Amino acid sequence: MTQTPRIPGRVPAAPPTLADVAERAGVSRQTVSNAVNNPELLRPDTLERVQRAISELGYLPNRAARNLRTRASHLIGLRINPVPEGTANATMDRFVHSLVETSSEAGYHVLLFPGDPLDPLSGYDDLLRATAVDAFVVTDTYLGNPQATWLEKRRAPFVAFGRPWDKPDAAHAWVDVDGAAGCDLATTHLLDKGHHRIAWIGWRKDSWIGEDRRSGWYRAMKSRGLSTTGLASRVEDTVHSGRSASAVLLDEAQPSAFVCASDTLAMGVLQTLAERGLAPGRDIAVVGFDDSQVAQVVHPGLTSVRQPLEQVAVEVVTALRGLLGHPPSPPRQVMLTPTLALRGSS
Amino acid sequence: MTQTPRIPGRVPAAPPTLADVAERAGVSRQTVSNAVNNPELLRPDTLERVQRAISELGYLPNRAARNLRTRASHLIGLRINPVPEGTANATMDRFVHSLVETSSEAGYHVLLFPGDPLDPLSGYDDLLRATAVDAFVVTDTYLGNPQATWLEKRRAPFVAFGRPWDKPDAAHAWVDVDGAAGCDLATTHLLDKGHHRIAWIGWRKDSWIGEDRRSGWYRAMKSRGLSTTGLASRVEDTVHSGRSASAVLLDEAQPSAFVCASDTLAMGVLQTLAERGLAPGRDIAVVGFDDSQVAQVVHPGLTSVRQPLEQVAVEVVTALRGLLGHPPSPPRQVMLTPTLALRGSS
DNA sequence: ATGCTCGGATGGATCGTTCCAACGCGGGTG
DNA sequence: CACCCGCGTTGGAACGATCCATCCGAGCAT
Repeated sequence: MTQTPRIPGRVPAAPPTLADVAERAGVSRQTVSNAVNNPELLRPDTLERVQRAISELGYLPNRAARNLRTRASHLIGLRINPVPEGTANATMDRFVHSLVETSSEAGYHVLLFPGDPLDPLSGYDDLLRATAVDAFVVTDTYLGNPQATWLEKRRAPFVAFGRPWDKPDAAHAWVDVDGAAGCDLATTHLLDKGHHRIAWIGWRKDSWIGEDRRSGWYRAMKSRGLSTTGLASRVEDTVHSGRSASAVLLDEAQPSAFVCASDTLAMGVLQTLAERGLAPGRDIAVVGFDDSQVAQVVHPGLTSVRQPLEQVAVEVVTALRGLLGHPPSPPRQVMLTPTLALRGSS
Repeated sequence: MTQTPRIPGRVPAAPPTLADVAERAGVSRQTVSNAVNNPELLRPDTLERVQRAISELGYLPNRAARNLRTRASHLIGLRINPVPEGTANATMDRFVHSLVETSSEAGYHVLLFPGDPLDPLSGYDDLLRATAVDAFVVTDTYLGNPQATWLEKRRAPFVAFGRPWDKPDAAHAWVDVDGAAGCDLATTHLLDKGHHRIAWIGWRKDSWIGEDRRSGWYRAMKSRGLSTTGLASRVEDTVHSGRSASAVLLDEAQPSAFVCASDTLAMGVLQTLAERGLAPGRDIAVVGFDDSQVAQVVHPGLTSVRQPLEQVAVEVVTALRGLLGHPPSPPRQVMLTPTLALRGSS
């Protein structure tokens, strides 16, 4: 009498349960469960019989029941924040794609939830208390990250994409891309092309990421013994800012190349060049950051530092598996190096 | 003895259950459940007592248990497909943001799963059989949609973003944006600006969406009694195609404006103009489609047809609530009208 | 023949919630 | 006064899976 009577033609047809499979295979429920989760415990002939019943019925374990019993949802929570209009950056969207792909290979699905931009913690708490997700991937660590501290205190498993800028020795798991190395790479590329006066256009000083990227430009210049005086500018991340900053720099410092903290700023530089009849790549070289779609389609192509987001996703998922494993492994901290997507602008 | 002994200091702390709340409030479990789901059934004083206990303990119903009992997950499955590099389109990513936002207001979360581009059905079946999601949002209907037919046969609730091109009278729920109206809008805008020879660059004839958008351009031209002969071109959706198509059209048909089926193609047009020293907006007008980030940051700004994705998300969620309601309401079919984001190129 | 071991299979309990039938109780009716 | 009604509340069962202790039987040593 474990089998509920099914009204014929009931819609949608209720999926088969463990008990259905067990009855068909002539074994107990537990044996079916073992066939699914610990096949090595069964005798080969029993296993085969059960597996045939499973595939004949098209059985798949009910997620809710399994989640309830095992206290795991196999879901990873990811908070997505509104994208500002007018910037070129779609890093997060690209990352989401990679993360979905990678985590699905590890048996996890990605659950998206919206966040109130004013409250960095909103959303996390509810999902945690409802045990709706096993872990989080935290992405917005650029302004300090109360989330990380808070999640650590709640002992909730999470991996951050982005290092803990405000406390570099924090013990939680994180994966990040070395922005300084990226800008070093970009600058060195330009130096190798024969440029000596390479300008920097970056973000305001209170941006950790911005300062990190800037340091890469700085150290590449210094490693060749070149002066950086008057060659740097720090502005808002808008096309307009990039445009006016580059105009000023061209007038006052005569650079032959620009390295920018973002493709958005680089687009501003391209506008200034167009205005002055200068050809990007031939007269003046420009390098952006993030390898956005804009960099790919603009003429003549914008050379740009590309974050290895597929790798980031892989590392994030590896870290998650570690945290959720039995026993959990210690938090991993991984730093990846970006590459340079070469195009016509350099 | 319903209360499991909790090892003190156990990590992470197990969240409180219904039974915990019931004990604290001095009522039965069912009463707490009612307080959460049907507050109107309780006497006001009981309700208040229970609610206080709930907030003191920070109780939230366990998702897995609730899902198991109610046979609903409050999750919406969305399959995401790989984005081709080198195109400007991020419509889907923008839509995902809106969908997450809107569905969360309706009490739903979005579950992302990857799809094998070669198999339009992969992924759906597993989630369905595991009762992991309540419904799907299907987005890739541009090449016919076996998913829709298949899901209908499985009697799985779903809403399509994109009309059923291959069978226009299909009965399932869908929401779409009127691409023809968008291109009509764009073309009429150019006509009102005094243009008479307006060229079309679109996709190959086997794209339903492409033909739909083209028809908008065509009907706007015809409504003013203008000839379209020699003014249309159908190519691949790449910058390069847009560039060469526009070059040919300029040489052979002398248009004063271009309407394109995508921002990617429009970028190609802008390249041709730049090559020939023609100023977009002043010498030749260009309009794209999708209001991508590229349109927003390129100089001097690309006028583009903008899909009301926030509205699409709202309609999709409304349709879903209808399908999942008790009793379910009939499938809604909604057509929305895009707007025109005016910028310097026109 | 008896006892012991051990791989393989089993039934019952359990996770935390909601559905269901029933129950106590105060008030109105015959 | 017995009866019934309906509101508010209750305990037990159920959802479908996994964990746990137990059991059965074949193989081997005593």
